[in-house]
Amino acid sequence: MQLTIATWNINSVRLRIDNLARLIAEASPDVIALQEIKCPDEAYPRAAIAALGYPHQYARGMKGYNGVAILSRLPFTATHGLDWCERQDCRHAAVKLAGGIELHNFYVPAGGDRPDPAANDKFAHKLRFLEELAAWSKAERAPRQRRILVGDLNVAPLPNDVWSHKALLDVVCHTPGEVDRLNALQEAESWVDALREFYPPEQKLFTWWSYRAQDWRASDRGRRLDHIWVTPALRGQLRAARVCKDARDWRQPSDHVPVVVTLEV
DNA sequence: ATGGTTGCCGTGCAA
Repeated sequence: MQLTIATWNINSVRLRIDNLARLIAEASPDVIALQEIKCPDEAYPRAAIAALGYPHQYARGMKGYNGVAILSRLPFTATHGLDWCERQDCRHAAVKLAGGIELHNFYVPAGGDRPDPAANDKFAHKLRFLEELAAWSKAERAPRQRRILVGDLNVAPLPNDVWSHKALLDVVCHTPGEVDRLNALQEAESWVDALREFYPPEQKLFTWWSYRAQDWRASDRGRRLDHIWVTPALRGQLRAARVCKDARDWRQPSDHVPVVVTLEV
């Protein structure tokens, strides 16, 4: 069977429930991983999402910030959420899908403005978060394991994952320190970057455009911050991948757009 | 070099 998975930093699930409906209409994902839902569990719109065809939901939210959720048309058999950097800030949710495929949804800290861990606690937190992810992945590694890691990783690792490699070398999300740590995470479990299996690294590819641009499409100063990775056991099962760029022009858009892959499982 | 916008919450903070 085909399994389509979407990941999206929705930047408030309550505000953008209609945009979620539109993603569902246009991409028909079986499973949707959301980041920055920005609501506590008691305010999470469970019934509205069930009505969109996703009765199986696992959400970890908090007031105002962060928060992740996994929505599914198909049942999942287990759920868990881990804490990182000794904080309870709702940046991870995991489920086990049919066939034993594990799906992990992450929201990596953005890291603030200054890329200096000594002067910026938020950047130090981001670096440490990425280090903990690498250690976790290395410990979890197992041969032939079928796992999927998605989310807003808040790092654009390749030169063509940003509008200007040179201009962003000292900008948070593309600094060598962040890229090195993301690469260490990727190597920990030999994760395959599913999007780059379909869009060659020579090609610019972005999933986020700042709200601050006057005309985001014209200036096109984007970054690829949202990722879908699969373990080597699933590489041969990848069938399609795409970035829903048009979502950036939907009414009251998120600054991130959905990323979607289809696997044969 | 600077400022630009958005969401949540409450008139600041994080992104």
